[in-house]
Amino acid sequence: MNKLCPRFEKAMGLLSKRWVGLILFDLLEGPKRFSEMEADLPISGRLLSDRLKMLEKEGIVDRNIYSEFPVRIEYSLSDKGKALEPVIIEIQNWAEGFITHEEVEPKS
Amino acid sequence: MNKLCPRFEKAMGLLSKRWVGLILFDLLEGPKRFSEMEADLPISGRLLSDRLKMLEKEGIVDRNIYSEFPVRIEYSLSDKGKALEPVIIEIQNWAEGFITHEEVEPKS
DNA sequence: TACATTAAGTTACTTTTAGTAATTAATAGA
DNA sequence: TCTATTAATTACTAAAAGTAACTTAATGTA
Repeated sequence: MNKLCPRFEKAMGLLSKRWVGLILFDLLEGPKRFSEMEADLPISGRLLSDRLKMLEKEGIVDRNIYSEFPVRIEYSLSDKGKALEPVIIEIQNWAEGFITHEEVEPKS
Repeated sequence: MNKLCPRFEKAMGLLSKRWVGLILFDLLEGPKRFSEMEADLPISGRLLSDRLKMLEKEGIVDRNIYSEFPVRIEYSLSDKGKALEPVIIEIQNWAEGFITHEEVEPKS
């Protein structure tokens, strides 16, 4: 086999971490606050905090503090993060074309 | 926020399962046997077995048995699986453009 | 000064998933 | 029947995720 490309492997390691895809999708709409994201996504504060910290360390997410009352902290995508939009779009395309209704609502 | 699309969420749930991306990448080269994939990828037999079973159930991977000696079992991508190629390609593009050498080889 | 309010986390704990190594199943040929 | 060759599975340990309660920091109000 062609040896696995280390950059690809690294990218996959990031993107296949649980919730990362949904966090990116949410932030592609624009900057968001912690509590907004917590409300948007089915993820707990604990893991959201972990993931944002990781994504910040990876240079994908920026963290901005506004010293208002109460303090406002906004998360947004860096250029590196915005560059992931085509990935998200292709996942959406695939989901629309190949994920059936039954797969999404197993009841009916 | 716009409510999270259930198909997208489902797709993300699949693709963000650990190793799934690398398995898809490997199978995009063509049909492979279990032991080949085990050698190609840094994944144990136990999890490879789990993932292939899951991907088969999801209709992404086909399993073909050839009754030779010794028995040969080949895994390949279904149409639904092949349709994920653009996703993998976009991840590769991003990785090439945004994952730096230092991120991949933290030593030097 | 003290106390309440608000957003943003963190801690302590339980459950689920991943990782590792040894074992088993199936099949065919000697 | 014994051995060789894949393709798994089992039993076990380690890591990650999930949940709920708690803490921090800043500032406004009595």
